[in-house]
Amino acid sequence: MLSDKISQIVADSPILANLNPAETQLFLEQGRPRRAGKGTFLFQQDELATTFYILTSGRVRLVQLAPDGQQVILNYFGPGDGIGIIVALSQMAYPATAEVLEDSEALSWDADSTRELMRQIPRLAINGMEMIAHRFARLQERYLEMATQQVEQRIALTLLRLVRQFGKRVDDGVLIDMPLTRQELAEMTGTNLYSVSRILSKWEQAGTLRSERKRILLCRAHDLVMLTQGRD
Amino acid sequence: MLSDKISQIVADSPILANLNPAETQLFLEQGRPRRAGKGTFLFQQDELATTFYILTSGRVRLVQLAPDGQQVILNYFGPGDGIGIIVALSQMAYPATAEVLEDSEALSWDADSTRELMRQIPRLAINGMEMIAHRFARLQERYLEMATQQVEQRIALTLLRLVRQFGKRVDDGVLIDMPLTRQELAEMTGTNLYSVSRILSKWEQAGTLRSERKRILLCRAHDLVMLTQGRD
DNA sequence: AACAAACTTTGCACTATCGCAAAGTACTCT
DNA sequence: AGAGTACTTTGCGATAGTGCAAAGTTTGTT
Repeated sequence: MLSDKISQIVADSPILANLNPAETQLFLEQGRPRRAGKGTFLFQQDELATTFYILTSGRVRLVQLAPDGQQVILNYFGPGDGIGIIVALSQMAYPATAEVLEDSEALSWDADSTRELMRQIPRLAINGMEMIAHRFARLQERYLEMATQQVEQRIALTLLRLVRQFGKRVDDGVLIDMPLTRQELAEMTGTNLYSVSRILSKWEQAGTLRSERKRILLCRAHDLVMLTQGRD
Repeated sequence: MLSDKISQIVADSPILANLNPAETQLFLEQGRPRRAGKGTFLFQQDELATTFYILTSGRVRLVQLAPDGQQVILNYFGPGDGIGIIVALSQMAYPATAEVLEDSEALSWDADSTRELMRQIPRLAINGMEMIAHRFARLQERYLEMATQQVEQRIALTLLRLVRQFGKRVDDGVLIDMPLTRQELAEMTGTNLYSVSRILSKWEQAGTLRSERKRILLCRAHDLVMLTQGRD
């Protein structure tokens, strides 16, 4: 039996939107709880995708490794987010690795039983498609960014996205409420830690943000918005 | 009534994999034929996505426009390919424009009736998810490329992909069987026509390929593979 | 045949970005 | 407290990629 709290987190996920209580119950029953310690992996790139997860506590990120050893951070996930949903139903390999950043808990579903659930609850398949479509559109947006924008703009756009996802209002601005190194920011924007450091320093000079070790506070997020929109 | 030829093209699409004949028939009946002349658009970026298409003849490409006017070419489609499938079922805007490159024909389905079809034929929803998952993984792969590879590698990888999709064996190599300008190749790789021209010239010098106006013939595709894998 | 339009090439100067090196700073562990 | 590790900053030289300009080439049109 799942705790009410966990059930609630999962039930709020868009995967269960518009399901009636019986259907929701049926789906939840199939989910198996799993704990994962910091530094472990929910799954690794190129493994056959058989399972997907909904995170109920903790933090996980999705990382893709290039053949030459460089890596790219695709996403950070928090409670309620689905991980691996897109590929777990498609008899393919995971295209990225899910790295556990702090001790976490998740519910997991395997592909076969989910496929069966979708046959019984068509709405579930439709919800799945909608979720995927949204993620697809967002990825395409970022692809466009990567292809057309310069490093400075890409960093600004990435910070603005992080603020939307992890932003926490504080006295003098919005804090990105998660540890985040220059190196990580570089891996999210397709650049290197030196360039990130230089650009953050510049913004700190200008009063746009304040940053300490692993911590970024946006004082004037609007500056970044201007930057991304061309002329100021 | 659809011609046998058109029915066949659509029936071979992965969206109809593993459907029984009655289900296939039901799906095909809902498709409406549409002709689209060269230079027109099946749909435009930011329009509400209500329709998806399966191309039955001709050629279409998907283009994304950045706010600053730059554009990125995401994909080229030929007969049998699905266009807009990903978003048409999700009450969202098309994230890109589908531009008709030569007089084309397609079948179209609207979102509402497709949703209903998926309720009746759960396999259809599952197939849809699988298709989307594959496209998602491929897009993610290209995102990684864009984030980590240099221009030369990106052009090589793009040519290799085009060969897989449109390659035609000829006497002295593999021809990319479609008109393709330096500008277009630049828009597919996130660079500009000058850099593309210089790199193609270099490869022509080296005997890797031969190119004329809008036409590229790979003589030694393996050279490009080596290039993408680091050391030669 | 002549002209226009579309596409391609290349020299050149310039800019953005990279990446090493080295020093500084902040945390962690015993 | 002290040592070690992880993270950050910045100068500097190197390099990749850009984009104008101008000329060349191919194609299509009248």
